[in-house]
Amino acid sequence: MAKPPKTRAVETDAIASEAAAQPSYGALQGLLGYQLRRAQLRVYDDFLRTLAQWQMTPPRYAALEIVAENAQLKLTDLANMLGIARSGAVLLVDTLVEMGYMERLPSLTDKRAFALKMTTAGQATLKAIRTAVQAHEAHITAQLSPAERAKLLQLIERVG
Amino acid sequence: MAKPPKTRAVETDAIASEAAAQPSYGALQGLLGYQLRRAQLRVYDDFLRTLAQWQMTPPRYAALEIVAENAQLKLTDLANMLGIARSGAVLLVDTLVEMGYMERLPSLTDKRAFALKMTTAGQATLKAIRTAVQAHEAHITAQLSPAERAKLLQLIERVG
DNA sequence: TATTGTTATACTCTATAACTATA
DNA sequence: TATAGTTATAGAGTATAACAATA
Repeated sequence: MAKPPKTRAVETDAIASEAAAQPSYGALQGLLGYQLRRAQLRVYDDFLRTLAQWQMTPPRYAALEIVAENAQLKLTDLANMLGIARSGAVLLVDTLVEMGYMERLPSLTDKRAFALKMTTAGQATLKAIRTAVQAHEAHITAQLSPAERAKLLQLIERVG
Repeated sequence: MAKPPKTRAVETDAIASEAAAQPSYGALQGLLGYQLRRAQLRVYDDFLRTLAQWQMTPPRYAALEIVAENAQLKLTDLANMLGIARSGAVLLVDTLVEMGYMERLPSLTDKRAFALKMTTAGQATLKAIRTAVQAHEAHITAQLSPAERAKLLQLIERVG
């Protein structure tokens, strides 16, 4: 599908997995912020593993869904929806264009702007990616009942 | 307390906050991974804001709690408990030593290793920081009842 | 031989700021 | 004057890999 941007290889010296004798995390255990962060790292890892064959990362995937969902989206709109700076959105879109997922079409109403659009191939691949994302979601919620998953989703949206 | 390492200033061009006409996040809305990520960003922001006067970040705070909790902790143990590489732990400890929170004492049992220890001033400051962290927790859970907060914590730990 | 802390180096992500071409 | 996209640059975070001292 195109030039594969990097995701990172895991090698030798890296992260070990054993800890101290009887290590204690003290006050951290009961902190929502801390547990949220640890969970996010676990989830991120599983996402990368599950979607490795598409070189997909969470921000890339979010950008694809947003562009697929919103016709005539400007790059600045995408940046705002993702909560990142425009300069970052440029790089993200560059990558996704290189990968063949989307393209920059001239905006119908503003000669300064582009209208972001999924390519035909990108739309097709997104379908496969969505299946993988569902598998990913299944992995990370494997220890939760459907009701618990729904409850969790509802509670998380009220955090922050 | 010491040389203040950077956290970052927010200036002009940065992130805008408006979005497209009637923007849709499509499939993202229902994804636990996505909502977890968004929540984590909100929480991270509030943490930085609430603990700005101590130049504290979540990883720095986690390191402080872990060192305060575990006597004779080696740098390698800290790295493992934080889930980062040893080289990263060196930089983190460098920062916290510069800030006057902790010190590297010779290990009693291994001439290669250090025993990380909170300084007296560090211990005292950590108490104030803990109070601020509790305020931070209160902010981010303001829309949850105590029971809901407990439920959320319990569910999050089962994710991933 | 393996491990501890360190350093050198590199890569990702994201930011600020300045520029250009439009509006 | 303000906005859209871009580019240059920089900083934080974290990784791999190699090294000296010690186990």
